[in-house]
Amino acid sequence: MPSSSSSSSGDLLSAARRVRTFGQLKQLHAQALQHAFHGQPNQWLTHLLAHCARLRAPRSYARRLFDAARSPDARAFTSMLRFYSLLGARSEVLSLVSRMLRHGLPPDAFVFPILVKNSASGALEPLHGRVLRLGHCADPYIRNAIMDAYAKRGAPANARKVFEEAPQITAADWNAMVSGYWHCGDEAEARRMFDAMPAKNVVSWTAMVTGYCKIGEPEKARVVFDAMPERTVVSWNAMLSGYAQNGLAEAALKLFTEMVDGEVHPDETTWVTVVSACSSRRDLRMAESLVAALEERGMISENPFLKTALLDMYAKCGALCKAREIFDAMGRSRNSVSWNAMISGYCREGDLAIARQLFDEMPRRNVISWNSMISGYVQNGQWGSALELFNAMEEEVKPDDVTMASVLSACGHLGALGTGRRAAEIISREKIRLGLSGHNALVFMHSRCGSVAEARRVFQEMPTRDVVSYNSLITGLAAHGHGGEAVALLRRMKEEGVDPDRITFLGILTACSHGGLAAQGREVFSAIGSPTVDHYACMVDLLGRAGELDAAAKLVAEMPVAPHAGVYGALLHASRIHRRVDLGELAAEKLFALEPENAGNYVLLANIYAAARRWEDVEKVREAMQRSGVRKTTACSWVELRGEIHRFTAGDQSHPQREEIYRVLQEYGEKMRAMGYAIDRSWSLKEVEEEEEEGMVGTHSERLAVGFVLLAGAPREAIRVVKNLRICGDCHLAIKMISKISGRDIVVRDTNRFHCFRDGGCSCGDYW
DNA sequence: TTAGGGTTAG
Repeated sequence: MPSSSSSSSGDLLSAARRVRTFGQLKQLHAQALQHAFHGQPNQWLTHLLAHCARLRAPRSYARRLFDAARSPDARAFTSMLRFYSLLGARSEVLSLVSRMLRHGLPPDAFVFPILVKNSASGALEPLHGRVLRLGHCADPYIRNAIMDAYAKRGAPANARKVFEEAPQITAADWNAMVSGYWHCGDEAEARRMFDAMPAKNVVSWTAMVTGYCKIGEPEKARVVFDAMPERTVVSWNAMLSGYAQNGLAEAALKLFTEMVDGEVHPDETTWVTVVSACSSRRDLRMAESLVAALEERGMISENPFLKTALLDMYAKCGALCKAREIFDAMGRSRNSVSWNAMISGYCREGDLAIARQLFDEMPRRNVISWNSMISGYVQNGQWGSALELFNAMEEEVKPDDVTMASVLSACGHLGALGTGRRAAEIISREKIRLGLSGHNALVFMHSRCGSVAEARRVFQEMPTRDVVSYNSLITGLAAHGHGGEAVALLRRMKEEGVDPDRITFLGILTACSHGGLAAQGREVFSAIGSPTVDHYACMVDLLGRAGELDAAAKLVAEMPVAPHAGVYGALLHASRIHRRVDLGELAAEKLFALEPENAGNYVLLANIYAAARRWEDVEKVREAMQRSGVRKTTACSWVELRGEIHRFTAGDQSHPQREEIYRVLQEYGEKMRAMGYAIDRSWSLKEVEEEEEEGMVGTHSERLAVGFVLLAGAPREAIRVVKNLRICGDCHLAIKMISKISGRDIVVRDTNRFHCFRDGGCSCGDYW
């Protein structure tokens, strides 16, 4: 730390070398200013500037120093160039080099490497030619920069040529080639180069460790690591981060212990890796002890990497306040990674409003910022918001595979097939390579939207499949009546060595239940090791639908786990279908206690009594419902039309197109009545309004949605030719016709079911 | 001042 009593220029200059933070640099600057720079302003400014890159000073500060120098010399230019190069500010680098030339300062051995690194891809070869003409290829710094640039731009052959034409080959040249080949993903050539090296040094070995980790082969990296004749802290760090990046956090932590036991001193990079490996454990106590260890060693520094890793660790352990403290204290050393870590922390905790506020305030957003926010919405069930944000994203950043996985998931949850298909188009147009989770999301989207054939096709074409892939397809098959195929898929996944999990069995049981496969369902159920309460609920549903109500009731009575509302709900539904008042009463009684706020249970029981013509009991249930103050929850429907999602709410009297919608509905309803169908009251605005005056929910969300679709372009003529009006109910039929005639896919989703209409066909499914 | 290591999204 510079002391204020220092007065001589030499003292202050040597103090600059010890400066560790930007704050200290500014302090030194102020002191020097007090002494009028000891009469040597240029020397001072250049000296201060030289430290800006290392201390990550703000761009404006560095620029001010540079501009204040009366006639910047080569050293000032080089410092400024190095600063811009570190920021990745390529155009500033290039314009500064032009300015140097105008000042009569041609690029030298310091400037050429920076220029090479920042040159545009087309400019590299001419630049290389110039370097050759000037004889600079004898300079190892320049030569290495050129080799590195060629390799990084995917031209390892050019790098090889430079290597072979070098007047004398140093270890650095060999190493540049080894890492160059790794950079191009050429394992074989990197290995050949490494084996051919006359004198390998620790850098060569470390490059091999890193290379194997980068291609996802940490085991091979470990073999190299174990064979190393000597290791530096960088070698350890390479192996540690290799484990961490391949998801082997435990192996990383174990290696860290070995490292400390072997008395290798961890540096800041080590700590960054270890802290991030700890984050994945979500273990706050361990996080705290790690911070204590850091404090004990005096390692809590201003290093933004370490700060961000700590921030992320706290955020992942659920200690958002601590994370925010670090974030706020970081001030201007915050970078996009810290912002992103903070945003995803809030998303993880469901604080979407704060996350969004940060997202909107963030100075420079990258694709990860967008992905964090979009997936935050998806994970919290705000699928519409996720799609809205995705639409806004396209103007700023290109989406990648992670983006598309979230978007497809949102489309699946919403039943938005059209949007999902457009997402699939974007993937192929932009040549986005989907990973496993992206493919899974695509299968999920098609499954949930009822396009089973496409779900099947994507599933077949996937390079690898995991339990999630199978579950997505099985669930889709289950919901759309392909029970037998779902059961066959269970066999296939076992053959492929993928273990089914509880979701798989839920899907299979649902498939059997919906597909009337009671015997197979029983067989599968008995094969589940320890069925959860959800599996029991499915099984009760299966038996109930199959009419085996006594077996269902027996299963409930003998369950080893406490039944939840889903179990009794299944029993109640079955009792309604098969008119079993006794079991219905039993199930309803339990349900009234388990979920007193659920109006549906009262309604079902009332219907069971009504079917048995026990009107007094019906009345009693209605009274009980009123006494307990239960109200039916507000139903919602979504319609996707021409790529837009339109949402409708039951009881919504303020829809802007309400009158027009009901005009169309009434027209349609009258035609249906004329054809002999019993259309209920809610097709005419007058009658809906009467119901609403009596305090009833007259406006049905699904009916509004249908009217909206009709209004949007139903060909009236089609309505008359429809014969079979009762397949799926009045509303379904209306939309089926529109879908058939217009060739459009239309998805209607209400709070309990989704309905997917394609080419005059319709698939319906419960969602869970 | 060149060759090897670091934080964020699913």
